[in-house]
Amino acid sequence: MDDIAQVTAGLVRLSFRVQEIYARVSERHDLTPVQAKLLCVVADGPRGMADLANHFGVERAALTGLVDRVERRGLAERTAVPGDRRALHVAPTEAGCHAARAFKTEMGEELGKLVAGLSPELREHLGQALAQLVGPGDLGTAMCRP
Amino acid sequence: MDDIAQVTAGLVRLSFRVQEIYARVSERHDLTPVQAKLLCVVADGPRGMADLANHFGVERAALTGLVDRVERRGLAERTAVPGDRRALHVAPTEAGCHAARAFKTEMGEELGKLVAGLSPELREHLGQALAQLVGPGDLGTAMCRP
DNA sequence: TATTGTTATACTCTATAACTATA
DNA sequence: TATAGTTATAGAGTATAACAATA
Repeated sequence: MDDIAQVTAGLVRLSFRVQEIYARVSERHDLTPVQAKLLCVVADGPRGMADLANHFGVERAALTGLVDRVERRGLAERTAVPGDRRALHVAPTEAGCHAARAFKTEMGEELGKLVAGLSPELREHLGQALAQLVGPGDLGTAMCRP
Repeated sequence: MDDIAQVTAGLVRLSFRVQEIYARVSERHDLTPVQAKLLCVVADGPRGMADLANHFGVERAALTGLVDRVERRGLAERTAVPGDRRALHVAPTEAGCHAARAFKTEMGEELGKLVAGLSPELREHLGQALAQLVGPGDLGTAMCRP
């Protein structure tokens, strides 16, 4: 097996592993992965429905249901937008902010554990490779990308 | 932002990116991501329902529905197991084998493109880091892990 | 009694199409 | 007319619980 084949296989494995962690941490906070992503986004500032749908790459109708469910669970709420009576903003409640914060913290811890076994040099190299592959950015924003 | 935070953020980004590719390639072959995973597994040899459910980490009842759908689409079929009249094996049809092969090939190509921009040294380092993080293994088996 | 697989039911997530209200 | 959001409907994927047949 050549060099590239080995790397690509590792990428797929790693991706599944990270998604497993994401799902497990979400569940531990009584959230679905999608709800966790949504809360992480709106915790950084209220957003409109169309804006959010675009951000997540889903239809507006799908977002209506998503927001319905987090709202029913008391984690977010729709608020009016001054100056445009059609529009709504989605903002986290106090509980939603808390959940988003806890989720992000725990994701950082779990991923930290994952890379803790790497030598400092290898971790440094990994960081360089990742920066080239997917660009820079902090964990907070990474967590809520599509 | 420290070293580890940067790496963990990159891991999350990368994970989402790979999942996007997985979903896009699946769709291009008229499969859902889960169906693609299932076909990749059974293409390596027929497996029992309970075995598959365990492999994917889902309940047996969920697997019944999954297999119903791929069977309805003519991509796999349930076959009797000689020696145990309770058991069933899931085996790919000719069309299912073809879909699995095409899916794996295209995933390899897409992921190859993703890492093509890295310098040989960095790719080598990335390979080492991935091997330590998630172990070795070829793309075929990586593709159908949980 | 334990295991294999299914059925019934319910929930989340998603898409498409048709709709309302506002700009 | 175009945009923001919703409703209605359908389908995939999942879980739990109860069930059948076989070991």
